[in-house]
Amino acid sequence: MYRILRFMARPRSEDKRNAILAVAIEVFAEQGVSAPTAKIAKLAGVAEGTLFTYFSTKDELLNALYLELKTEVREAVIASSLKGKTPRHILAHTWQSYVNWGVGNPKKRKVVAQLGVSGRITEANKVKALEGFYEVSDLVTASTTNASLREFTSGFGLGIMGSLAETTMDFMAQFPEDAQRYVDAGFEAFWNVITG
Amino acid sequence: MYRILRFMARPRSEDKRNAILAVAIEVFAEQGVSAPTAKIAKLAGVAEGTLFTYFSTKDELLNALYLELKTEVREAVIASSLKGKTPRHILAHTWQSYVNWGVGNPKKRKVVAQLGVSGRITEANKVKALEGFYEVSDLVTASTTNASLREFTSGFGLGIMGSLAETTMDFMAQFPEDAQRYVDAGFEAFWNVITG
Amino acid sequence: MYRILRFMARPRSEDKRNAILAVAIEVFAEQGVSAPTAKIAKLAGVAEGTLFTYFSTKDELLNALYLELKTEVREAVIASSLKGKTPRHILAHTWQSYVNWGVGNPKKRKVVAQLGVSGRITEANKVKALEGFYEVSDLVTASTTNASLREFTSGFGLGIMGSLAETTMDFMAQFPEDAQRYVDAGFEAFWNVITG
Amino acid sequence: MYRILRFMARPRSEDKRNAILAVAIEVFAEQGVSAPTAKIAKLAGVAEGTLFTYFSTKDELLNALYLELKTEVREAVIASSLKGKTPRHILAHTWQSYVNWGVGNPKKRKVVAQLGVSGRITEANKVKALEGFYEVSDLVTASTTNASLREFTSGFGLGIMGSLAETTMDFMAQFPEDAQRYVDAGFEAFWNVITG
DNA sequence: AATGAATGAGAATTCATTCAT
DNA sequence: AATGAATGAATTCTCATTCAT
Repeated sequence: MYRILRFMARPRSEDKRNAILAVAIEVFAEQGVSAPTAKIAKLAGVAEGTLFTYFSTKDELLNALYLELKTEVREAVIASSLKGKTPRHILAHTWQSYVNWGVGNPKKRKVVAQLGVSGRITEANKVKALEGFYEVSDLVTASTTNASLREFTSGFGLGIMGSLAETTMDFMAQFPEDAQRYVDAGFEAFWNVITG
Repeated sequence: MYRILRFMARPRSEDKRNAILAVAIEVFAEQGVSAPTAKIAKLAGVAEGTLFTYFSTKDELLNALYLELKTEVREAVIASSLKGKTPRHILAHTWQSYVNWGVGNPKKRKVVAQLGVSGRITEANKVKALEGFYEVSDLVTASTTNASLREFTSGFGLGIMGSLAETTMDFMAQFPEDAQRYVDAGFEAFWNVITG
Repeated sequence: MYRILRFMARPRSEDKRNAILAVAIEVFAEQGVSAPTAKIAKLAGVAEGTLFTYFSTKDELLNALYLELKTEVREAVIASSLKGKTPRHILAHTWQSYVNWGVGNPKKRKVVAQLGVSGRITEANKVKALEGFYEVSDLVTASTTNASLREFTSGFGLGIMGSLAETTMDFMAQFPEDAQRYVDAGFEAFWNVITG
Repeated sequence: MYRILRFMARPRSEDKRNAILAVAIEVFAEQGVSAPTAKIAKLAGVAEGTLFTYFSTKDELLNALYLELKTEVREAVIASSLKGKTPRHILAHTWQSYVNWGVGNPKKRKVVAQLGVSGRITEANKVKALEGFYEVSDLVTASTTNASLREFTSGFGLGIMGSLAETTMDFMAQFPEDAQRYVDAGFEAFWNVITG
């Protein structure tokens, strides 16, 4: 093992990879995904070429960033164990976590949205990102008592939850003083949809 | 009048302007708003430079297209006079018109969405576009019986309507055989939100 | 017709195209075909982008240059009508013209050779270039009395002629004071090959 | 001797050097001499940087490869002792060996040719490479009975031999079924040149 | 000596916009 | 107004070479 280590060049730095991703969020939030890789590299403190040792193309960077952010959302949302609570309780908590993440990370939220419509995220990655939310989806399905909604594919309920949450966040950002009231009203709206 | 025309420079052709806008929709739908103006000009049958006599910059084209499309939506939605009908009836009709327009014009829908997040539409234009939907907004406000929702700015209800409609259209496009059922279920969901 | 001309932008300039090709010869002769297009554009007195309105890719420039030079050789070699002369006389004249062109245009000769082995000239263009020399090929075939050689594809004789001429030119360039003696000795050598 | 080894830095490995050269032939044959050193290193099983401990620059690798290949040709050609044979016999054998090597090692042949016109081989190395063929050159000179040719520098005969052999190999590669007939016809052509 | 990450000067395009015709 | 050639800054990616490990 000594011999193995002896000839190892410096390893790829997780720090640099993270710095690039972090800077990419800032830059894309400001300029859109068409922002130049050179700018990202520079602000991340690495050479232009170095960016490409971590992400071999710009599209790869975009896709990695997308997954990273979707994973972060997932973790923010799924994190806490709520065993024993009612479905409504759990969903309310999920909702709260989600919009909290969104209003607390406006740049990240903006960038995920931009990436999603950029046409540069692979279908495989979009599916992969969705997979992280199966638990939430199941919970929505289980909580849906509305007869009409129950007939549809389970994705519909999750889609509705997502779009209502986005709208909620838009208004929270616009009227920060009423943020918590929007959170609650938004969740009630969603709950009315699936149980009304 | 004859004299006036004689000494006027060749007037700009409304046809060319429209051709450019129409082609822009096709091209942006396929390649995103970063598609080159040269391609649009070519497919519209005008010279590269001519495009810039109708829209002095690309951003101006983008903004004009945004307004054009928002106006088209508005007209599709507001069009028919429904005097004497109940608010629910009118809103249901508005909903139906809106999603019909969306699934019937997928490219236009895609392009409006892209323009909306492109960061190249002026705030003024976004506001202007929203103004076209005051009537709908008022109707939503008037129909909102949900106590919690009534406390918020009227835009919230309209926003919820819009985002639910978008989600509905996404699923209609994905499962065309169930399209009408999604329309109805979507509207019920929305109605539940504002009245539930 | 007046109306047609009225709106024509400035036409592509044959001069610019030629300037680019002429400069390309200089630059490629000095630095090889890997020389940057930017350098060619600059020395040709046009913007970097302009080069690409005349040749849409570097490979297209390379191929156009190859054909241009092969055509020039062909014209130098075929030019004069020698009706009524003996085949040997005509071939001797062709030989003389060819090596004259080569030693008189060392850069062009160098560049054709580089292009030929660059791997960037299409097979179609190589064939096209060869077609210009059918007359010479026929003459070689007609003059070949050597029984063994007569059995082969006619291209062999032309190939031998070409390679002997190249060798001749190399030595002419190296020993300019003996140039004409090399020309004559080279042709005798070739004549011996096909008639010996 | 034990002590010597103990304090010597790890000696360069002849194996690695050879692996690099062998891979370089494959890669240059396929992609030209502009192929990246990184690719060569990878396929040779060494690190990118290691290549530069064996060849301090890419040009040095190119030059070393050129000499290596020229030496290999020389050995293929000079190898067998043919004491007591006639000059024609020996030259015929040399010719045969040369074209055999060429058609048997098409990639090496291609690479030598590319290196020769790359502009990256030093004049000194070109001369050095030629020196290996003095014996052949002398033999050609000795066999040249053609009065006109005898007046020239001895290199001319060797040059002619080389270029005729190249042309012969081109046609052998193109028409493999007639390979041996091309060999013989090619040699007769050459013999006619120097004795005709 | 061996490794491969890091570097940054290119390289070939691309494209919104200008301008001569 | 109409045309499309001309412009050149900007962009993504490459690669020989260096250097920390």
